Amino acid sequence: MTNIRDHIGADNPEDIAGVRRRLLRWYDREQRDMPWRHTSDPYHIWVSEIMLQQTRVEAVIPYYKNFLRQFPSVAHLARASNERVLTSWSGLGYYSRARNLHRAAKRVQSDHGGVFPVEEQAALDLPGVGRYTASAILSIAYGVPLAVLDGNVARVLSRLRTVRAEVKNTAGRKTLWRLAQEILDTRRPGDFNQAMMELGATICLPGQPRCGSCPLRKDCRAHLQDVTGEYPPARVRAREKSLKLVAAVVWDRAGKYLLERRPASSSWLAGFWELPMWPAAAQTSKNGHSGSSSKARLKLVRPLGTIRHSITQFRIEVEVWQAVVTNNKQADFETKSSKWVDLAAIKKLPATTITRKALAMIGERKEEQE
DNA sequence: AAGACGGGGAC
DNA sequence: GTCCCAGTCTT
Repeated sequence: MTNIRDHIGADNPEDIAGVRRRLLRWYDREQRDMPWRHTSDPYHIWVSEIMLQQTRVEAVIPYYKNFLRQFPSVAHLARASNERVLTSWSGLGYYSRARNLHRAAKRVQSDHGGVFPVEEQAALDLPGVGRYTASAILSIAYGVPLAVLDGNVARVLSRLRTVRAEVKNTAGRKTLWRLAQEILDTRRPGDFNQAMMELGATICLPGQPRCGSCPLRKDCRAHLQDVTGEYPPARVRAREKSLKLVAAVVWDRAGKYLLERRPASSSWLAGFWELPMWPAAAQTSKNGHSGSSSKARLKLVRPLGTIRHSITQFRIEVEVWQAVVTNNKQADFETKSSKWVDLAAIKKLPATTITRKALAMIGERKEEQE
């Protein structure tokens, strides 16, 4: 069925009503199935929105399901241990999200009766909830007419109206937020917001937008002018630094591995467990790996392989070595910041991805030898 | 106004 | 290899 009004304003980028109608109609037809689209529970929406920050939908889904199994309500999360919360987040990245979510859950439990607040300012006061997340949760869970602006929406708007502004830039961000709020369909704010993001994630792609399938192709200035490649404007990216580390794998007769705990004060992966590791060369000993005090007490025996891992601005190459305790006293490593752990127990600890990768590699090599 | 913060999937 | 993702917080 074709609505005649859909064609009034075709080639007229100012037809906001038409944009809303076409976008929502497309979304109703084409939206992807996601677990959080089957719920109206504000807590579930909240968890999903925190996990989705800077993280792709496909990566989030298994974590989301597992997290809600372990912490089915705000009350459960509020009384859970910090370690359990971090463990369930382990591998998803941006761990301050988990810490903030946990803190916020305690506050929602104590100050808001266990229900995510409907007031925008109250939501913004919660740790880990910024303007995007507050607007997303309130619009989706409660129908509050607040627009969202994320990377997807910024790209869609930039092209739709050929906005020569970067979302990283303060002025550009302000322009885009205003535009997002102006275009929002206040009758279905949650669906409209998700539709904008869905369009950015599946059609209005960064590299090769699929304009032929876009419900807004007749509304989009960039497409009509054939300049989608120029929007949004590219930004310069900082060069990645390379970092070489040595990791020591020490196991005892019981099959337990020596792990160390990163200091709580560390800006990086604070409190996470990892293999003893240190910079491969003394002159590179900056960059958050403070240098392991166990280095002097371990002796590297034989190389086991190399792990490559990229995080944010670092490209890390880790030489993994089998090592032994030089003084033969395992007990010296039973401290608050180091301990012997078997593989099953490591699964239940917040461990760094580098450590998981290294142990996985060791496991493969051991199997080969058997 | 910048930087920091994880990790992975797509190209 | 590079890009960048349903961003927030700190400096």
